[in-house]
Amino acid sequence: MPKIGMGPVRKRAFVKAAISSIHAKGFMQLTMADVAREAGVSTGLIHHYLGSKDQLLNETMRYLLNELQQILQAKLSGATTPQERLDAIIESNFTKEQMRPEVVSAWLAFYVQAQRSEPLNHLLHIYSRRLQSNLTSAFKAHMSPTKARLAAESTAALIDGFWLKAVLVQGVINHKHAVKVLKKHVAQQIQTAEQEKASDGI
Amino acid sequence: MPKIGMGPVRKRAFVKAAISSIHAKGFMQLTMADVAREAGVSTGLIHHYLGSKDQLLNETMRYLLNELQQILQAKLSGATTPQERLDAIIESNFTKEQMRPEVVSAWLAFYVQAQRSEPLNHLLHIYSRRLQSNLTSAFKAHMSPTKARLAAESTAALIDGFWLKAVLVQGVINHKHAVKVLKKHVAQQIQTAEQEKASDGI
Amino acid sequence: MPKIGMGPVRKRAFVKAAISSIHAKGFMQLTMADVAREAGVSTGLIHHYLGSKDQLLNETMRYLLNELQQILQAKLSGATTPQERLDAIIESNFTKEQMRPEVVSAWLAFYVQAQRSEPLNHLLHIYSRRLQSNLTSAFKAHMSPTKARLAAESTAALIDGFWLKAVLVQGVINHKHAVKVLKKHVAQQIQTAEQEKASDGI
Amino acid sequence: MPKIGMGPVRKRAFVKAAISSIHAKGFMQLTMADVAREAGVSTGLIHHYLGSKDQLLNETMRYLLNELQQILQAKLSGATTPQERLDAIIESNFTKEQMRPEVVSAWLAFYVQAQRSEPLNHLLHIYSRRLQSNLTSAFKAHMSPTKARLAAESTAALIDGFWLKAVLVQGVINHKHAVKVLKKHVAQQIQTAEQEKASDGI
DNA sequence: AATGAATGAGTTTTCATTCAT
DNA sequence: GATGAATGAAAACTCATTCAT
Repeated sequence: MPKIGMGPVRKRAFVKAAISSIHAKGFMQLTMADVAREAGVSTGLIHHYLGSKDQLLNETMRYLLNELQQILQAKLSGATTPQERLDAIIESNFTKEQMRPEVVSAWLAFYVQAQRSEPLNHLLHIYSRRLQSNLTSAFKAHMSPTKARLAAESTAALIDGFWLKAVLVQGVINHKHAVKVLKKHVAQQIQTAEQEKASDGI
Repeated sequence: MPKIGMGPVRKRAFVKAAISSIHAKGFMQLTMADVAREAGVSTGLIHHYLGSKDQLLNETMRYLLNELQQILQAKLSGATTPQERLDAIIESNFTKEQMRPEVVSAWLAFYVQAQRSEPLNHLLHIYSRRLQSNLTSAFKAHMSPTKARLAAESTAALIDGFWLKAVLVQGVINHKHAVKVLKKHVAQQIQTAEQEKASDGI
Repeated sequence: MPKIGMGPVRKRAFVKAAISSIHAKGFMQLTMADVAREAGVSTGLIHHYLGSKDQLLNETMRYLLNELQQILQAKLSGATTPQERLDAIIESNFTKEQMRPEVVSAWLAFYVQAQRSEPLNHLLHIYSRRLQSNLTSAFKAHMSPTKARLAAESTAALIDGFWLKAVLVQGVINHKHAVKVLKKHVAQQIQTAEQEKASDGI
Repeated sequence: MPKIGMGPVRKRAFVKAAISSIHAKGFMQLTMADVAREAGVSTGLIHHYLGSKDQLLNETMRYLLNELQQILQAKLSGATTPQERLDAIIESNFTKEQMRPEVVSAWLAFYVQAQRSEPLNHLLHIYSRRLQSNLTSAFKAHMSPTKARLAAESTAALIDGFWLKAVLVQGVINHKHAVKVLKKHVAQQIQTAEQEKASDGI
């Protein structure tokens, strides 16, 4: 009997090899041979399991989104107050894993690729909307729905902005600093909202 | 070998064709033949003027950065107060020209490519540092240098974040809204700083 | 290495799967994986029994020729007069089995392949000579050896020609019609020969 | 200025190289590299002009059918009586060019391939119907439409049958002999029909 | 200057065959 | 005997780049 259920194990390995290779060689320069070498298998095997380069890339993005989602869920499950939920969301976007240069490179590559692939684009939209809705619902504990939406929007943009800077400076960025600034931004949003509420109340 | 004579006009045309083609076909899928077709010339001619695909891509990024720089200079030249300077910086990042889907696609492509190309990376760094320094110096009129640096940092990140969202939703974004939120963020930074100053002063 | 034991049953199944697959996917596009899938076994097993793709194809042709031969023998065994022998030969080439689209496709494929394979080519020659000799000996009852050879030749060509038309129109052909026309041709050959014999005799 | 209108010239050359290569290596074993080598160009060039292997094969068949058609037209243009027309049709199928082993191999290959390609299949049908209709109309000068149709059918089948034998024995066949037998068949059809007409008339 | 024909290296993909289990 | 995972050689196809005209 041959080894059973190799499919998922292999796929996972190839996706990880793809992420490493994207970072090592660049997305545009990436070849199936690179991924195969990184995974320590023949080129044929990747096609055997994934079918094509496009498929491999799709799986890789799916993996990245999924991983981020799981980190978020793990952090959220331990949060009870809205404030803790906001912190959890911020932190999950700047974990050590998410800030690994390889992962950052891969994410950026997929932003590019998603523009040309309906399924990838769809996934990114879902993720984006989910982030926005998570943030908004947490902010609502401290301000009106309208303001909460705006606060969520700027917070999401800040997350993306810091992350994009991480791409630019390639790994030199300080996760701790990014998280600190973001938490301060959140606090400021809440504080400002409550000041306005107070002055309205007068 | 190329690059002399009445080249500039041609070069400019090829760069614009490259930007269009990047948007139309995607950066990874871009071929010299695409650019040539878009520009209405033969493939040989682009090589004649630009030398290689890499050179074309370099010129294209240089063009994008230059254009952004010129918009900024134009806006800054009319600004006198620090507040006006901050507004000018924000507005220059969200002009109609900068938000064109083609331009947005091209910028993103270059973020990716810059990771593998020392010259491109260098250009991006210069731009990034210049933005940071422009913002910081304007904020310094309202707060301590340390706080100004932080305010500049978050403002720059917000700019990038909103811009990245524009990539995701491809042109559907509302420049006016982005500008409004950003200006509000700036105002908030200043206001918070002055409140703290006031309370410190007591 | 393969080929011993209870293999024959398996071999037969693989050959039939090959015939089906040739028709379904085309000879050029045929892969071992196709045949394995059609036979409901693993790719390895076919190699185990047949050794190689070439071997499988050889066996398949051998099977086709053998089947045709058996049909002919069965029909001939019931024939006593030369006329009946001629009818038997004709009919055996247009049985329902022989006219099945799968079988027709496979035969044509082997005509092509035989050109490049000495053993296959040899088999086809043997079949061809046997057909010619069967026809000639039957015709000899009605005409001179020389004329019998010519009559046999044109009859054999007609058989092949009708069969080739069956390839072209893929199964839409009317076996009954082909048989009728062929029998009429045979009758015409005999009649013409006897007329000439009669007028010679005068 | 570059050489103009190379397209058609090249295409033609590649088609001829394909025919040679099919004969030399076999249809199934044929690679683009073979054709390129035979044509004395790089593999890329064939793709440049033909797009794909399938396209090359399509063009090749189109070429074969076209060539046969032109031979037929040339022969028919010199024929005035029905008898001459019948001779012309027969001869055009057994010219030296048509009986070249390369051409015969290619024709057979296309019979196979046509089964899987709608456009090729369509072309073969057209050719087949045209042959049938040419024969029928010539026979009509000597017999009833119904009988003419049957005579045409058997004549067409004989043509194909002799041609198929040429495949089998690879070039050893005697065109002259085939033509003689076919002409005799035609004469016999006419003669038989007129005998029957005569005996009906009594 | 300008063309586009031609090249050839490089990439994806396919598939017969082998082999550990 | 049987599987299907794995290989690797070979094939199709792509494309930046060169070059004769």
